[in-house]
Amino acid sequence: MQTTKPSSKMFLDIVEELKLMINAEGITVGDKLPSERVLAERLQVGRSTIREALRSLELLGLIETRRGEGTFLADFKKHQLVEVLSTFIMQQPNSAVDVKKTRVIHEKAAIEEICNDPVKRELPVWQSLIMIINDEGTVLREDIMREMIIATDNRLSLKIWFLLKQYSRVPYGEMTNENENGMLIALLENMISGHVVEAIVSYDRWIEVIEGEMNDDSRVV
Amino acid sequence: MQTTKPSSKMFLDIVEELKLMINAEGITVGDKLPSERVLAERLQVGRSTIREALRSLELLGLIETRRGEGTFLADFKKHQLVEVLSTFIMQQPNSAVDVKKTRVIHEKAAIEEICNDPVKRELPVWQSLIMIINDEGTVLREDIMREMIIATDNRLSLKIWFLLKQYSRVPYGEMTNENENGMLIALLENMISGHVVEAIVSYDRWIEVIEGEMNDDSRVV
DNA sequence: ATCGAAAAGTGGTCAGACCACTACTGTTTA
DNA sequence: TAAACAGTAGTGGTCTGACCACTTTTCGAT
Repeated sequence: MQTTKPSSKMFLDIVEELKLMINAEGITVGDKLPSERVLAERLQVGRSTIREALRSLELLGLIETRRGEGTFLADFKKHQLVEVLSTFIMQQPNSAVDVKKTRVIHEKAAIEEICNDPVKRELPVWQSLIMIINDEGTVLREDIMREMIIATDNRLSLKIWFLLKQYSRVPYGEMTNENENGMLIALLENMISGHVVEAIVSYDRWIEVIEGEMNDDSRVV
Repeated sequence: MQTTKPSSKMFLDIVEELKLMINAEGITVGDKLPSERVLAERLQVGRSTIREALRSLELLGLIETRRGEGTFLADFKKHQLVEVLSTFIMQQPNSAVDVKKTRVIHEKAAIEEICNDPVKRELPVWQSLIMIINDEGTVLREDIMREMIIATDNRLSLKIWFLLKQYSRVPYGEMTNENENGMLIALLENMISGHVVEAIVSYDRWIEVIEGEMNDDSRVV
């Protein structure tokens, strides 16, 4: 049974065994894994060792445990890759600048992808956003960017962006004001028209404005 | 002591407590953490619960344990995290696509940033790469992209890219062959000259080629 | 002062015992 | 017959105490 030589870290071997078992038995997303006691019996180790391996995988979001029910292979949507990254990446010096740059990378990439894809350009959500801005005079800032990232249909990028947004000092949680609405309309319309360069320019202007505003605020504080 | 309400997942609370403790006591990379028995005493939980939390952090590469010595805050150069996650994540149909798209986003962003920054364009590393390709006829694929990301001076993007690279099926771990060297030279020279569009085109061609080659390989297998 | 053996400290693992919760099963009841 | 109920088996969650293997420290003999 023991195909892999036991290392000094038994629980790591268990993780490997579990991966093999999942593949061998065709366990897929949502399926139930054998119970801890069964696994301990089958792999000939103590239950606590099994638990250490399972808890590791749970922290990564690879499995999901429900008391009284069992342990289940988790859906990718629940994978904690990004969250995990954040815990040990974010609190480094210089990270504020990096976080902003990286957030912008993802936002611009979304804008460009939409501009270059007729189908995504014609999504009704853009017209809706324009109407909301015109009718109500304001909209939640982050709603706009989020819709753009969502439109790219890239869950991973969305997750990364969401996390970066939280760590950013950018005031996305606020409503837009008169000054920026024009730029946003320009951004949206350029995007709808597929004018990449102009859309990016509008975006840059908008970011510049709301970050300038943020700096004014922080000066007061 | 218990500032956070106990959830149904005690070991997750312990992970949080540990993070707080690490920050509060100024424990930095390489420092020793309190022993498992001390932690159990201090947090008023069983040692097995402490261990489940520690094992989770160990699987992430956040801590390092040495039998007989203790538990230490690790430098996260250990990305065993990736090996674990990748096998689980890659089973999901769409995630592979997302990973690739996101990796490309970061790579193109790096190319564009270098193109638009005279200082970064004139870094000696690009000439070195061109010389290596010309003289030795080959170079490690990932070296090129890594140097580009490094040049952007964005550690966060570099870390994300590094992880994505390992998740990707792109054969970056191999040496370049005759076919692609021309495209790489074109990419580098366009970049040095600041020709954004042309550089991106060269990049797209290169990626297309090495991914095509990869598909051929898998067909053989 | 040096060397070496004993002791203390630490992570690694196991077994067994409860607890809290869920799901199943069989009986009772309307 | 069908619904409601209670009991039971199964599951994850946690704790305790006991070893083991290993490293560091301590301290006595030389």
